[in-house]
Amino acid sequence: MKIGQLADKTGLSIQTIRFYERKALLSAPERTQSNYRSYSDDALKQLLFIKQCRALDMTIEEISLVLETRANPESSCESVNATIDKHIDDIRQRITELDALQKTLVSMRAACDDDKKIRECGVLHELDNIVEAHKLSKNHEY
Amino acid sequence: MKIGQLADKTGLSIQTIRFYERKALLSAPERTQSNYRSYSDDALKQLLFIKQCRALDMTIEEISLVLETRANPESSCESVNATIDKHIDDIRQRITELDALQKTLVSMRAACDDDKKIRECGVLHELDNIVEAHKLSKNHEY
DNA sequence: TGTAAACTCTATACTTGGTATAGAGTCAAG
DNA sequence: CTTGACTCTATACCAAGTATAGAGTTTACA
Repeated sequence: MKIGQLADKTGLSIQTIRFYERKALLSAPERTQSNYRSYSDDALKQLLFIKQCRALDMTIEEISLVLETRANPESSCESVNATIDKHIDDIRQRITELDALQKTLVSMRAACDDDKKIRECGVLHELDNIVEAHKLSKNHEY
Repeated sequence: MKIGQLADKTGLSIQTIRFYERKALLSAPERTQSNYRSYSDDALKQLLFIKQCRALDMTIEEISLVLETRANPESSCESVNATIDKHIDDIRQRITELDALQKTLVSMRAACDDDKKIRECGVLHELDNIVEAHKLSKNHEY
């Protein structure tokens, strides 16, 4: 199978497939006489696995670790589980951050309706307030 | 004020300040005879404003737009509000995505405890299942 | 006054996960 | 035999910085 077919079957772009090869997520395939990459079904499986991991927002490094561990069936899957645990925690943390951000933005946005002049814009005033607050605290310091 | 002091006062790194200058978020300051950047208090204010926007996860481009709009006090603040609205929506969407991801990961993780061999790892089996499902659907197609 | 530490300058490379391009070679159909 | 579709490598680009080298400047202290 040539790279274009593999791209069609996986839904990944040709460049992405070559990129994964450079990152050693996918081992370099055989080449035809004319130097075209020639893939087996194993490569397809591997790429789908990688795609699934990426859909879970795992980094290339995390995927690399999982693939490496997966390669020897007798080893413990502890590191795979640790990777997933850390990943879950990272996402939990990110959600918390974004929730807080969202609240701030929504309350900021509530301070302005649409047809004001810049001078009167509630949103900009909110942003400036924080700057002013900072300056005041700095004045205390100096 | 030299760049180091400005960095201290804003909590930004020197490189970041120079980076914002290159990106035209911060106008190029006066230079001393020895070519050192020399900043006014306005630059401090501007940087704090930018920092605040970044803390709200706004992109440089978004901040650029807001700063530009802010520069003429008689214009309408509609575009500022539109920027914030879109940003709020982006974040809402990202939170939704991450929530779904989180659920998938947690349920996947529940399929394995820590001291299994790779062969038996529930997490890896979950990941493979999705690959298998894909292959089956492909088999129908061809 | 000398010198060493601390500061600043520019330019460049690196990060992540790809995407996009140029310029060359290859293959299949008409 | 040529046109179009495909592939190859190498390189540059994106965001939002961070890190470095190598040079020049200023400040503190003896």
